[in-house]
Amino acid sequence: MSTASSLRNKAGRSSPVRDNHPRDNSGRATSYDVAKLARVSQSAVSRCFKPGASVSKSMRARVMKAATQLGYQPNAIARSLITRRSNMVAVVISQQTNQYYPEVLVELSRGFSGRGIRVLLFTLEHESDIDVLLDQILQYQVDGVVEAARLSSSQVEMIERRRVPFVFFNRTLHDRPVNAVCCDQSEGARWLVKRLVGAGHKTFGIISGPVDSAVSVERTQGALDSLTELGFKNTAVVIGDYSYDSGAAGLRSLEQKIGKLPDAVICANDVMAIGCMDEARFRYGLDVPKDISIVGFDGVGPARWSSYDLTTVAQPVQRMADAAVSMICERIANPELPPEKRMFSPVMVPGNSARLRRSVERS
Amino acid sequence: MSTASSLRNKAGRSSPVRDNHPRDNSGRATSYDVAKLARVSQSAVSRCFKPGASVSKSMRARVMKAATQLGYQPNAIARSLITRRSNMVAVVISQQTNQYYPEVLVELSRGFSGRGIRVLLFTLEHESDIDVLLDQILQYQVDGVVEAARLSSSQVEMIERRRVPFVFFNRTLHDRPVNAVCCDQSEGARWLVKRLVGAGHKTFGIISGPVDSAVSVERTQGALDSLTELGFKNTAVVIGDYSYDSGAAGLRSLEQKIGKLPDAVICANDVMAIGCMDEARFRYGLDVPKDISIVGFDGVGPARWSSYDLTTVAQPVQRMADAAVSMICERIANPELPPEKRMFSPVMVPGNSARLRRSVERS
DNA sequence: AAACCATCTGCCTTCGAATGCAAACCTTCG
DNA sequence: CGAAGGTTTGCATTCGAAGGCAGATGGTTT
Repeated sequence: MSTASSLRNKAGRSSPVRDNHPRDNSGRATSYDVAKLARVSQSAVSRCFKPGASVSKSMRARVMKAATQLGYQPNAIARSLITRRSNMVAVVISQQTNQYYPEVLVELSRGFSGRGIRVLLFTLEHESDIDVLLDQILQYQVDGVVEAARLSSSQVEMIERRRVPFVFFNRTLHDRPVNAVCCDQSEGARWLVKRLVGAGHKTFGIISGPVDSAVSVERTQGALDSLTELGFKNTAVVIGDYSYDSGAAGLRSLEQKIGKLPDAVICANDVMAIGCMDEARFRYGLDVPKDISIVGFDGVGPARWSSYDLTTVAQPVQRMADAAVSMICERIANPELPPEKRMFSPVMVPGNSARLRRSVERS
Repeated sequence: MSTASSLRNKAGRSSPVRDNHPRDNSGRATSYDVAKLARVSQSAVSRCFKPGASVSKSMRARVMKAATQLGYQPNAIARSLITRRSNMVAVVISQQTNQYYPEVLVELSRGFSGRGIRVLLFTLEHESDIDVLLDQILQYQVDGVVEAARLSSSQVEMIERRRVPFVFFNRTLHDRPVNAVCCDQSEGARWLVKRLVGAGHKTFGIISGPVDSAVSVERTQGALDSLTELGFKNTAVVIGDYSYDSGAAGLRSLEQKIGKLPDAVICANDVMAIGCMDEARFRYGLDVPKDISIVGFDGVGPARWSSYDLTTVAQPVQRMADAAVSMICERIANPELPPEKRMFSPVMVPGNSARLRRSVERS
């Protein structure tokens, strides 16, 4: 009797009707249901599902049997409320990022789930949506945020005020200390430019990505800076949108702008470089790389296809994702850790879409 | 005084210390904090954040001011607990799906977020992980599940017992009624085969996907059946893994198996078809489609690139994602809706990687 | 047999927001 | 002025699990 009446104090006081209806049956069972069936207290059930709790063998057996019988699974929502840990991290990713690096998301998800954490996905359509999104992210009480999209300084402040660990992926803020995992785009740009110049190219053209893409700006600016350093000023730049078509269109625009085709085209990503190559071959009837050199950035799958064999600089996406995961997890465990920026070097892929100087001494 | 003491009964009875410390400041504020600052009840705060609730203008103004001041955001976890709606749906997706259709995930996310629902991501590495995963999915109390991965009948039963609406994406179960959004792969296969045969091809080879891929089986079997119907028996089949390399390797295997290269190769996806094309061109020195016809399935971006211009059947991914979203949402609103299967026709893309019969009468 | 310790177990409160109910407050009108 | 009606508001309970505390149980020591 003491056991029975102790099940659910409310059941004791309020009308017994509540106690009768067996939770809609088949609907989800709660720890109280399991407790009742196993004739133990709700706390006992809770403890049985907590690894390392103090529970006798016989009790655990009884509870587990009842739990299986009812198909009981602990309610993570209720648990989150009391433990203040949702075991979810938000990943904010743009259509673009996912299109060109579908593995980013998968790697992040893999890394987090290995640590018992799930990814709550926030996809960005328009950059302006981020404000509403941010509120929502915080409402869901995520334990951390991976931000593969732009964020203003004030928005960062908002997250920081809430003490939610977060990491930028492939972007950063320079005016304040934040966690960030990046790939050194300008290092890649320098490598490309140096080898192109070394091979004797004289006129260059650049097809950038969207102006609001941080990565594109770094790549484009890095290339321009390197060119300037080496004496090539006023290099023509046209703006693309990372798509195949815009790579093709970019080549035509460059021809117009310069008055002829450049010797070498530096594209802010591989897909545009591929579009550019196809345009050079099929529309201009050129041989790549004999007649024109075309290089890209990213190291995506198609860059390795025989038809292209692109000269590019690849990002170590998997290692970057791993880094982001562990940075977040460390900061969930210890919120006091200071911000950290981790910069990875790109991997140079010589390929065969550009004439390069044979070898390059260490800069 | 009545207001003050009514804030949180616990504050009244237990030690006043709890009431004093202002919730760690800067940490997240609760509706009680807002209530206290605005000198109203917690219920009032709750109502101010519920659209359509009965609240006077003056109260709403005061509450909103206090909320802004404290940076209050309602706790979605707590809300979910009481409303029994988490506003999250699980999307189970395999590495593979996301690799070849990154837009599936984005489209699903877009569709759901338009209805105030967020995507909780579950990525599959090994198919066997699904058991553990399923438990976890249910623990998170998601309002629905989109399953872009295989699931056994018993696993389906488990979800159904919990009364969680779910939809299969591009797969289905034939032995029980379930919700599913599919693309008619065999219709696509039939179209391809018919036109290839019509154009006079005599020997065929098939490069299938992984044997455990439902989509691959449908495509491969569909092609085999159509071929048999038209009098071509014992078509050679080799097994690939959907990758570029396996498409290339597949062509070599077919040559070995048949003793010569087939007139036409049907690949279970576009990426293998592309690998196969590159192999035919660069290793065998063939002209595609003059010397050999190569076709694929999917209609992914690269299939449209000038270097390939693949003959393929495309899946209307966006429409399929929309369908999945609305099927889930309808069933969240009304769990009694009977299961439904929605089958989309693929879009035929003639391309230029195969010699096809000019036109085809309606079958 | 008493004293002591370790191990289990149950009681009760807690997390933060939603909501049925009733009390309080306004309007309006007879 | 008071009754009737509608509108605001607060009270108290609820969702489901976690965990501090204390009581119960069992075993060991003196």
